[in-house]
Amino acid sequence: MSELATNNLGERPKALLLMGPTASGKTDLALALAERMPLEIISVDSALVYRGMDIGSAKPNAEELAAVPHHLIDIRDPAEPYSAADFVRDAEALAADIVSRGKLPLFAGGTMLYFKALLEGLADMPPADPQVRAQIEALATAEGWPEVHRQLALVDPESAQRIHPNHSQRLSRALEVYKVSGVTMSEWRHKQHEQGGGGFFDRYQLCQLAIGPRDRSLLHRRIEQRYNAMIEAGLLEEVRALHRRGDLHIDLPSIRAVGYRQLWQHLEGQLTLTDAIEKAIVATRQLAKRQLTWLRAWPELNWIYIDKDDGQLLTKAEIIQQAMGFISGMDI
RNA sequence: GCCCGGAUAGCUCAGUUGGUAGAGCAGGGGAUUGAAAAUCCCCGUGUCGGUGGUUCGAUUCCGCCUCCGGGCA
Repeated sequence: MSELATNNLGERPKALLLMGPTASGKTDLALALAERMPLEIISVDSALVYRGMDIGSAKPNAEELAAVPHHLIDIRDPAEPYSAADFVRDAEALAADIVSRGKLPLFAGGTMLYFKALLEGLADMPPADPQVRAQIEALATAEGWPEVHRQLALVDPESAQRIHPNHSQRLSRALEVYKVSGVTMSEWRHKQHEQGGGGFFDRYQLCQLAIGPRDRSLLHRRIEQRYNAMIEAGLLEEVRALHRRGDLHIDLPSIRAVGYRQLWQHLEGQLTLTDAIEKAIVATRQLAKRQLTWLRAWPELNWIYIDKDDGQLLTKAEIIQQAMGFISGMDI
């Protein structure tokens, strides 16, 4: 292996990205790569940030976390929000630090909006404003989301055209940005693009890896097995501990996470345990589907398929070999 | 054994006063700029259990059969 040429002036620092749907084997591959290269792992996962949410988020275990430096895991209490903008800020700082220490950052995870924000940058818009958000929510409750859409169209027709009249979250955010800053979301975005994006893509030499099966049903089987294993490993107790705190609720991003939300509803008496487990598995399949939608349109991806045409699974060694093949192309 | 009720999409069911059928869920496709494991949009042909009969025409009405519930013996 040649030395890391990261600090040379005139040459971009290198970074690895490893993405894939849930239950595709990202964690195992990331750890295996870390045995072969001097790298540190930056988690790209909106659920792994929360402390006390270990089993259901498929967080790497203590030994795995100890074996390789990991970042952006257990950095928030479940009551605290974390956002794509928080992630980009944290990830930028971490990557710069890792590079300055002569190591290679490996971004690994399944939160595709975070990857996109990292690569392309975010506009310099104001952060969420709970009061304005509550105002808009009240308007929507009284008049319906299409009315919010109509109001947005008056001030920011461009955003209104991009956003469906029923799409509460994006509508709310677009109107919020205008109310808070007096500048429309589309203006913020135009400004960002005039200034050249600002993302990782233009400043780092990247190798983007994706891992997953050709055959979706394989992923479905793994998701079901894994969730049942989580239940056996005590996931219900983990959720019960969160529920007992008394300050957490179903509207928090943490508690809404797949596999947690359904058990939460069971603890609130809204679902039987059997139904909650079934719904959690379904929600996880749907998450995987959405992740694959991102990946299908993703530019510059090196795909590692974990199953062959005949359905045979690749061995761990074969997966690592393929990944190393792609990585060697960037001359590390 | 007898009586009653079912049998329609992968699942739960609606419906057709006789002109071959549609919801929810599942599943599939798409979107995605401070909630993203979130949120939103689009996609519904299936021997209408089998078989005979009535009818121009039966998934629908009638007979028989099979299976599944429930009840009575």
